[in-house]
Amino acid sequence: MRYRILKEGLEILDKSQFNIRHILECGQIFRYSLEKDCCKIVAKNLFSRLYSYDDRDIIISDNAIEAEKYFDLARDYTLIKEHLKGRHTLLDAATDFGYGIRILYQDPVEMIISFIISANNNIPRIKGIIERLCRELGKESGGYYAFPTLGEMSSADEAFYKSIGAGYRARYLTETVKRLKNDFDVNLYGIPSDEARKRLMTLLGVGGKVADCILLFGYHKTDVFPMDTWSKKIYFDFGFPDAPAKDMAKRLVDMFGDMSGYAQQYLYYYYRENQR
DNA sequence: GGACAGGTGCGGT
DNA sequence: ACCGCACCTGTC
Repeated sequence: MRYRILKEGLEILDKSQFNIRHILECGQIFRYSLEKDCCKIVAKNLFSRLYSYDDRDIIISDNAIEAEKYFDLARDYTLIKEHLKGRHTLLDAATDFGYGIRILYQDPVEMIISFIISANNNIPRIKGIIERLCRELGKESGGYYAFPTLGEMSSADEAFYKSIGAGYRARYLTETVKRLKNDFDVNLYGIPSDEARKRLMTLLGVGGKVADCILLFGYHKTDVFPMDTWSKKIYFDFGFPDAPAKDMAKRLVDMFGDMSGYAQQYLYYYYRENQR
């Protein structure tokens, strides 16, 4: 993909594989604001502002090199879309619709916490809970709050997580923060997805779907297909019979292999935006 | 007022 | 292993 590193950020010169609306609204991220002229994104301790023009996008960030990695700019998404083309009319429509999707390199701990909060929940509320979490525990970093560190999160008790609106997930959060701080190694980058999923699922509040989201968004493991309510509609529209979510995911991963995560993102975005 | 939200844990078979 | 159900909470 064509882009340039600038002093204060990045210049994206290929609108065909970078669309900030697609990237932000395909369900991978919660900490952003999307306005007409400017988008703001917070990732761990990286803050980016993004301006879209007819022929280019400009990313303003305090760390251009980190932003380059974060937005996965080195990857050619035209190859991914080509690879997924011609398999199913729904997927063809989905890749056309969400042509500018990119899967971000997000922080594993932030993903674990965020997706525990996401379970059986809706997006506006998830965003609110996470923002309050960051505001209360995260470091004020000049205009935004960083995602809290494990140390910061472990200083809070279950009552705190209830107070920010986490509901029954408060217990999951306190327990999981404890695990992450004490006996859980979050370095799963070199571990195969199956084994990594098993380990993640030993965390309280992490089931199959949440584990797959963590693997995809936190570790960029693309041989997973997170089965949420939309993905289940997708599965049925592919003509498959009802089955446990675990089996649905397996079937789709058998179908798409290493491209599963990408396929899921295009389809999820297409379905949700069109309320199919 | 019940169903629904980017499901999961838990107890009973 | 495989169901079935309860669950915080805001919104439609």
